[in-house]
Amino acid sequence: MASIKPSVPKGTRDFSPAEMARRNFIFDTIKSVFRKYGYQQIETPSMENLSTLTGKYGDEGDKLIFKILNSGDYLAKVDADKLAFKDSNLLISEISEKALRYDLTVPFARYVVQHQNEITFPFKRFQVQPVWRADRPQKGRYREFYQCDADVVGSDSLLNEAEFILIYDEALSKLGLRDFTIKINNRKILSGIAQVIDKSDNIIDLTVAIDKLDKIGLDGVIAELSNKGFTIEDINKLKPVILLEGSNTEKLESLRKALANSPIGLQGCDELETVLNYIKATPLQKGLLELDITLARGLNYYTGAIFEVKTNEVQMGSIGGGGRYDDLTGMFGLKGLTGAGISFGADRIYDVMEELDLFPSSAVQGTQVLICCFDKDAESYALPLLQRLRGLEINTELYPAGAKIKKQMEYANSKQVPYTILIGSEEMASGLLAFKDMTSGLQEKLTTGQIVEKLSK
RNA sequence: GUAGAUGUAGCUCAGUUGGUUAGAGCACUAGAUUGUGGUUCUAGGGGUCGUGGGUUCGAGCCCCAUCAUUUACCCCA
Repeated sequence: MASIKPSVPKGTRDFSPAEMARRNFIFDTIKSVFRKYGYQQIETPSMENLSTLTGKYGDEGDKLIFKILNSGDYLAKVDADKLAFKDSNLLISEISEKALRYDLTVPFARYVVQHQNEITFPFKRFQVQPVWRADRPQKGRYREFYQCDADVVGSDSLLNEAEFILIYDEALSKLGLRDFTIKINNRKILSGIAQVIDKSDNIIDLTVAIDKLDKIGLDGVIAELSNKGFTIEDINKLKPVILLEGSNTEKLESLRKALANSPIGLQGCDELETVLNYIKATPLQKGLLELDITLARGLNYYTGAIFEVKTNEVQMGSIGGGGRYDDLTGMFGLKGLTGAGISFGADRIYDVMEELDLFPSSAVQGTQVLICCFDKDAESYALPLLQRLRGLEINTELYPAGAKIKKQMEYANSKQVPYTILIGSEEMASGLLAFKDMTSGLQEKLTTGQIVEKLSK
């Protein structure tokens, strides 16, 4: 029989026990911080109606949505003329009505609208689930990856924004990251800048271009802007704003001057200042808070504050992002409900921690004791001890009798079990069991009581 | 969608201007050790050199195609 070469789809991965232990360490840390700030967990389905997702992420984003083919003979119902065109875009709505979720924010907005009568506002929820993007994989970019989102809807207070900064700082510091920057900006400031140079229609091109400043440099940005139809005068007006230097307050001051003729821009400055003032009262642990005017973020639905987190210790794209969206639920028929949220990119955080060797050994909680038996009698003899240790919350295994002791010890060794207990006829006769410390190799004869005492320390 | 790089043992990789039977380390199996892992020593299994075609007396190596993986761009966590 021909066998197929085992493999997983591009951009997806298996997770081994060791990897899962470390991944859970990340998830548990982030979840505990979310809970501490009053967020409650929900889950939504892996797939959504395609119509729920399309149009929320911009043209580029829509292309990256994984569509699910309809069941059955999905081509049979399609109009023959449409089929003849061979235009996939035309056909998609006919042959696919479901898609894998692209992020957690849009499904959450759908959830809020659908369950509005059961929800008490402000509603603070967190969600840790995989999302899928039909992207071309590369370093730090997968087609299936986990996001850890915390969002609040029904509160326009800027205290929420300030708390998001604290959550980022606390969670990432707890994970052991030592040097990371939480960048903050405000879409209203970007709108203001566009307004000042009278290019409000081109705000997307504008933001996409200046977002690349640290990657392609000033000249690159200028080249891209002129490509998109911005004049020399426009660019000259933009330059001082893009190249703002100094502390956050200094930048804010200069911005106020530059945006003096834009009410919306000034409002963005006010919002930012409020958030910064909140944070002044509570110093951050390891994070640096930086007002970054070039921060744009691709998602279309942001309207107020926007966040992005970057580690400064290794080369990696952003490890988190978020912002305020004033009308995401409006698309599902619930107007006037503002929301704001952040996301942690767990897989990228994993890659960063792996590269920096930041996982504590305690992240792996495997078997602590393996009981090895020489024969069936010893196996029965061991059962009460086995359950006694488990009752003390000590992870304990009993190797089924029959295998050579050598085999059993090898098993313990490869699983890095720190202690083994050996039971044979000698031990059963004396009541003194062979208790072995696998790290030092030392072995002593102890009663079950002594063993329990030693292990429950 | 655009451009580059790489495909040789389960894994990481050597393999000379094309020349006998394609190697190493790790991993695996067995033994040295009939009541003991990790260290050491010995032996062993495992390869249609991604696939298809071409050049040649002869191809892992050169040429073409194709598939896969990967990096960068676009965009994004």
